Amino acid sequence: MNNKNTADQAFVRETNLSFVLRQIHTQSPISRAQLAVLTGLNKSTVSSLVDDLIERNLVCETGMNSTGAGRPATLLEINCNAGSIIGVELGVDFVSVAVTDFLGNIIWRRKEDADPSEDQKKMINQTLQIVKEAMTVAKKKGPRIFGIGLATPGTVDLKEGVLIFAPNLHWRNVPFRKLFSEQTKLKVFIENDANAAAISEHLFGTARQCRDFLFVFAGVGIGGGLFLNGELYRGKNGYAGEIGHSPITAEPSQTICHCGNRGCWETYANQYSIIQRVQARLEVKRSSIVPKLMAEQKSPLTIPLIKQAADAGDMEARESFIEAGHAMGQGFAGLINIFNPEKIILGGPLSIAGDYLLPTIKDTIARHSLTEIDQQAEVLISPFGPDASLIGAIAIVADDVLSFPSQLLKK
Amino acid sequence: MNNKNTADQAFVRETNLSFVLRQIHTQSPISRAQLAVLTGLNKSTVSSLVDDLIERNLVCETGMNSTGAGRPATLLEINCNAGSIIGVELGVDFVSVAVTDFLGNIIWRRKEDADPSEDQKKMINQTLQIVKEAMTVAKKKGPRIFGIGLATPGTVDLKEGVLIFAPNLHWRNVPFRKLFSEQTKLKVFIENDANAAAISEHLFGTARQCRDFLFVFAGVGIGGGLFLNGELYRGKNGYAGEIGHSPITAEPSQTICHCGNRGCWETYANQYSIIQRVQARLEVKRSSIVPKLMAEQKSPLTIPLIKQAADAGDMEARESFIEAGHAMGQGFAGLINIFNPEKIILGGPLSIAGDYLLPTIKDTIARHSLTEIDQQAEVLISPFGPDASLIGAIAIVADDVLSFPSQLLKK
DNA sequence: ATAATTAGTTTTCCGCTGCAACTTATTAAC
DNA sequence: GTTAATAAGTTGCAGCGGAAAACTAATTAT
Repeated sequence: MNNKNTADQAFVRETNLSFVLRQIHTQSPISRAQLAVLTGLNKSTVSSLVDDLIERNLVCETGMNSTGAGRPATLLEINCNAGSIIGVELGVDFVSVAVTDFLGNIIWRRKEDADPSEDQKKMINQTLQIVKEAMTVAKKKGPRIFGIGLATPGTVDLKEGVLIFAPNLHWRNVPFRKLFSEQTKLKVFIENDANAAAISEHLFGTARQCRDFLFVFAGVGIGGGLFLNGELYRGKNGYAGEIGHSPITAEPSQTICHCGNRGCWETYANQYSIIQRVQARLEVKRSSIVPKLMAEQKSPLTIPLIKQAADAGDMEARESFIEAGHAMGQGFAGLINIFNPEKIILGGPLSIAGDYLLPTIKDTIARHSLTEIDQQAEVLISPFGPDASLIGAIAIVADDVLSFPSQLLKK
Repeated sequence: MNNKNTADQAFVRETNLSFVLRQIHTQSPISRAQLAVLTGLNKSTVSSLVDDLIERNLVCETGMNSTGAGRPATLLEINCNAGSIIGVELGVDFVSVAVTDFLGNIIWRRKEDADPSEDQKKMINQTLQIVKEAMTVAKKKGPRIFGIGLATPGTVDLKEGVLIFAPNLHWRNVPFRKLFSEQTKLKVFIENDANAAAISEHLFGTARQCRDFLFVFAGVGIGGGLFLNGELYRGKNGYAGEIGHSPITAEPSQTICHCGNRGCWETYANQYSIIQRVQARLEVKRSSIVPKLMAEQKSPLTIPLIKQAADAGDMEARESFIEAGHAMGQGFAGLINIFNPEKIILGGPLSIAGDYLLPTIKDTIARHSLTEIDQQAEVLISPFGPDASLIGAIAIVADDVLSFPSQLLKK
């Protein structure tokens, strides 16, 4: 029953290797001497660790840096060609797969429509097919593939690599690790979509040095990835982060949430609520270019389309976003009171409308935060937008390499 | 800039010493052999660690345990006389000081009325006076005093031992560590009252083996101590846990909270709101024994008095608690959605009415939790009741000893 | 009385980091 | 153009801590 709460020499080595590697990841380019100062480790220890990382092909020397007197420093960087990563995002109506290098730069990607409610086996086979294609691309790039990351809605068993329950997909107990590793012989990781997105921000995005931040995934629902005390918080059963079902008092609560309650923040600020807002406004038929755009593109009313209208100056579209932003701001204010986070990052399908949502969100937060204390949190739009979870799937694999570098063989 | 993210041999030793000590703390009595199995450490390593802990007087052998064949085991326990601890709780109108042994058993205590708004210096001197008295009591018990713990409302700088800001006391930047350690030459720790209470539950109370739980401190306001991933979460500036200002939709929001918003959970479920509920009921003058009790005891309307009435079967008192419990349950349901905790523990002045609040709280949670997922959390009343923060002050000192046992000298 | 079983200790070994002395590579000064 | 100063990085050694295996110790079963 040893849950690795104890330590030994191997643990010391792994801890220091990982820490040095992470420092190079965030601070590169950097010299051994700088690393010694930064980590507090002895120069000789840093040299030994760096040699190790170079032998494992994770780090490379990329030049010299002469600053004034003394021997010039050898600069170190992450070797972005250390290996490639395959990421898979499972959505309610699509599968997305990407191949990236070690730094998360996308080399290849594909997105296909899919219907999980139709036939689970079929969708899994469809996914496996794309993954195999991704593997051939990755192998062309280099011999080493670090693994496959899978981001999915719902709860997961990280250790066993099993999807426990995804209400949106109507799936239960899908042993993804078993299924995928049998077919690919690769290491397979699985994580909840919002959690994965949070890790992507920590590793590749806007929360690189950040110990305490929240990732808010806004789409069909509103879910959260909670990154606290420098690590992901999952709760007792992995259900933590259902932030969308906190009530807000913005508008009289007419809508009943699918959770059965009234007033849930999610019902005022999710994808569908914005579409409804626009529809309601169109019915009173004010001047709006939305119907024109719909006709031109033969498209139903979608968030991207509303965003397009807003970009063209359409006031109905803009005000719909502003209304949703108001609800979102109230939700964020509640989170700030509870978590006092350094940052809140908005991602997912809705984040493409960030420019219209953000000012209202910030404004509402300012009005609803506790006045006595100064606890402002930075509110940001995820640089990965709707791909936050896909990049997150990549990130969980990269994070494994950064956490356990000695699992890789020396050459 | 080494924030101790690296490891060395000394760290290994401290980690293992601490882990073994904590195991003995929670699992005692226990043998070296059992510890080896439990921790995954080698038998010889466990022996060496235990010898170390015995030399530091933290652990003692307390007997044998023969189970079937084989050499009987030597049982180990925490030495409760390892040293004593002084705890101080600062309240809005009182100071409470206690002396305990290493296991948190109270040896001596004193509570005095105090008025922080009147004169800060005076109240600090008053506190110091009681602390000095506590020290003489502690010294009589044994030579070693582990330190002084201070629990206070507001935010604190743990590292510097400074009270940053306590709105309720109207205090700012009080350097308690400096003030107290100069006078006592003891190690001084400071912590927010709700956080301290959470630690007390983890160490001495109902959350001993629990990685994820919330402590809800209900009194004048409603504050939370968030224990997540096995450690306290404080947020970016130490303001995390302001859970009382999440809105609920229970009743039409008439009251404006001191935070400036409407609908805050705290306004429906704090001490004052219950007193108001009873008052409102008395005005419609139903049959209630509350006025009689007030006259008999020459007491204003207080929570203990209302509790007394409820115990005597008074329906107005009971229903007031039930109404508040309903609001509290909605607040708890929101927390469960966000945190998926293993437990929620209710403490503070209001917890004396736990018997009346608990059934309604549980009922409301059941009705408001997400139905799709099974995420029930255990709801408990703190065994320390209104003393939760005082015991918390003790706990932060004990926790320091458990975390860094090698700071203590060998005899 | 002997074997079996379990608890705990002793001895040896390996690997880790820290430390100090060293080499290497540059700039600044005369 | 040589020497001193400075900073980067390496080498060798010491000390420490945990793992493993062989040991001793103390009991029960036969």
